[in-house]
Amino acid sequence: MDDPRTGPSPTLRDVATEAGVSAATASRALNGSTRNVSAEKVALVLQAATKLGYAPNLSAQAIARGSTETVALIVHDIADPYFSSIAAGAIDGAEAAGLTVTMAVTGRSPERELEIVSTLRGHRPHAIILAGSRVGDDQTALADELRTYEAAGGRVAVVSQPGLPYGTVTVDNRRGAEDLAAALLAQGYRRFAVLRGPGRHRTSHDRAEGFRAGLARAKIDLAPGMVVETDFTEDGGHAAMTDLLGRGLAGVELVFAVNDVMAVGAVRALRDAGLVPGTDLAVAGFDDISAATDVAPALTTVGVPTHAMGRRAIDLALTGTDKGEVVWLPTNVILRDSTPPRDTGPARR
Amino acid sequence: MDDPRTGPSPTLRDVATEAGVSAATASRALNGSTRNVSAEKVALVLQAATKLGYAPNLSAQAIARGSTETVALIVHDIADPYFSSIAAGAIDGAEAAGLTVTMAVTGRSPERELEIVSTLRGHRPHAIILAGSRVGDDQTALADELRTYEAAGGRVAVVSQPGLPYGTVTVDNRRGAEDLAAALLAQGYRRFAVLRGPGRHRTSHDRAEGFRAGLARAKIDLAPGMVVETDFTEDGGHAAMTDLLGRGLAGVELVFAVNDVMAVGAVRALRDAGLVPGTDLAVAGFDDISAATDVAPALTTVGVPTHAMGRRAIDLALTGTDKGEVVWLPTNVILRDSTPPRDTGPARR
DNA sequence: ATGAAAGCGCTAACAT
DNA sequence: ATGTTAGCGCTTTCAT
Repeated sequence: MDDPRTGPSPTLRDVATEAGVSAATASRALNGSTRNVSAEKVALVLQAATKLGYAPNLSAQAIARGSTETVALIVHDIADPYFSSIAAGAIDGAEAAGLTVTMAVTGRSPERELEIVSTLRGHRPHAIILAGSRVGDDQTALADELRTYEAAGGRVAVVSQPGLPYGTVTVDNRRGAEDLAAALLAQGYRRFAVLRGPGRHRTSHDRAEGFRAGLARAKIDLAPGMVVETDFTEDGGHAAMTDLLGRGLAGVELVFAVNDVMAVGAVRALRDAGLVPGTDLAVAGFDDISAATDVAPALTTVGVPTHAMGRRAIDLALTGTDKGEVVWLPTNVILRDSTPPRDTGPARR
Repeated sequence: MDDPRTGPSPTLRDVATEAGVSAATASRALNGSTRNVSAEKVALVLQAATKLGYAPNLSAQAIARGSTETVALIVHDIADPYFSSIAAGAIDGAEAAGLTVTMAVTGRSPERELEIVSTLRGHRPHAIILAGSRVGDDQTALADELRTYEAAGGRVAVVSQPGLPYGTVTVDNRRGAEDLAAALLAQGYRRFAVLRGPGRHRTSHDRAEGFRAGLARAKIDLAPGMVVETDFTEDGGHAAMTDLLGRGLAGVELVFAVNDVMAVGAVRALRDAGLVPGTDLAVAGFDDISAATDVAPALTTVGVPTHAMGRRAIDLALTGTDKGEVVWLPTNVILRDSTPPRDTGPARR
């Protein structure tokens, strides 16, 4: 009937009383400064703490110390594998630094994002990590909010969203697409089409242009009608591919979709049209989501180190010195069965 | 040179001073009790707050009020689509209730889980949500930790982990597999094999046994060698399927893998063996992960409402009265091309 | 080495 | 309607 593990959370004072010492000593025993407290009392305090099931009130610590042990992570959609992988990396990094992660999702709404930054700021986190690529609209309100956070000593890092004046971890989409183009040329492909996303989307733009640039090096260019703008989704890829097929391929051998989900949609469209993906028409994507290896044929794509991006963002925020530092993480071309080597006989010069 | 948005975070006192009122009035103006403060001063305070970029120190609020506005979410692996979807649901639910989510991942380590619960307890969250199915080992330490948390007024809810004495949201794996079996029987299938996970894993067990029970209703049983135990992963599915093929199918028409990733592995194994999945051998899975529709042929499976599970867990924790209440969310059988209807001629009785 | 006391930013009686 | 005052749980001088 005197179970210590009952009632409201035990406080430091409870522990101190239980151990027969002052709160100050208890605090010292539990924290770093074990130095100035006798081994005997340390043992007593520790024992009392476990007996009572004591867990320090982090809010109280935060306010007394003037700093917290948390980092805030903001993503657009945690169910999206791209973001969940970034989140996993960020959480790893945070835990390695002994920090707890608080998280919020924007649902891709800029207003919501702003609101969230404001709320999160109230937690006084060590750092705020913003993950997600903006659609390119006005961000002054967000920038303001972040500025006052930073002015108060907060650290900010951004993942894949160059444009904000903070440490940024990103991937060279342009270069990745260029590399992909080169690899595909080496496989023997010469005639291409591109499925890209809505005009304003920066990532889409960079990838499409990078691909074009890669081809240009081999003096190959994209026929005007062969760049189709569509939704950044699987259905978008399906629709665009269907459209392309309807208009006639005109000799196109390979379709590059600016992301894997669109590519998967394109593959489905091919199959729906009675064609064999890979054989009748090659397909390549970008991102290397896990579905890329699940589809048949497995999808040639460009790997993006999402986990590493999350982790680096934490590092950048925590240790970063250079405000506007941009870390470019390398992508890697992954050739799979959706773009088999093409026999270009000696006839082709 | 006197930019207010500079230096350390402005405090309530700063706002009060700026507005020419007392801290108490500022507090009242900013919070609910707008009633007892003149509209005039409210305006003044609000104005001062925005001018200074004030964001209340949530830690201080928490300690003064004796309660926080956060809920803690613990998942095994946020990069796993199953958990990220649950997390998305939980975050939705939390935000609807005006709560911030703190998150930590266990990496499937029971020790880590324990450690995390202990740390998180320090945040004094409204509720702790535990997501993930235990492998069935000793959980007394965890139970202890949770008990003291609950004794202090914390709420606990568990997702898909029946066995802990807290509100639990789960899915009837047994029933889902039974339904699947019935649906497949209706499609005309009669001879089955099962790919299941390691023995102790409860989910795996329930699904395998449910499937067996479903077949038993039609007086069909699983040949002894036709239940293969393997890893709960894609490679596990691949290996088990390959093994099965090596030993001879003995007329088996359909393979049920207890989760989709294993099923995807099985599909790959079939293709590697030169067989056509769906046509030469039907395959069904469980979970309805997004990859299920990406593979070819699209995978017949049992849908699990992960998002809803996360959301319900929050509701349960926040409003739940009944300690040990268990919410069973319905699964749904989804027939796709990997299990085409089978023509069982009239010859078959 | 240890305790007493002040203070972190805020809220909530308690006055007025 | 508003200001004063006393905490909330903890850390950290400052004494001893």
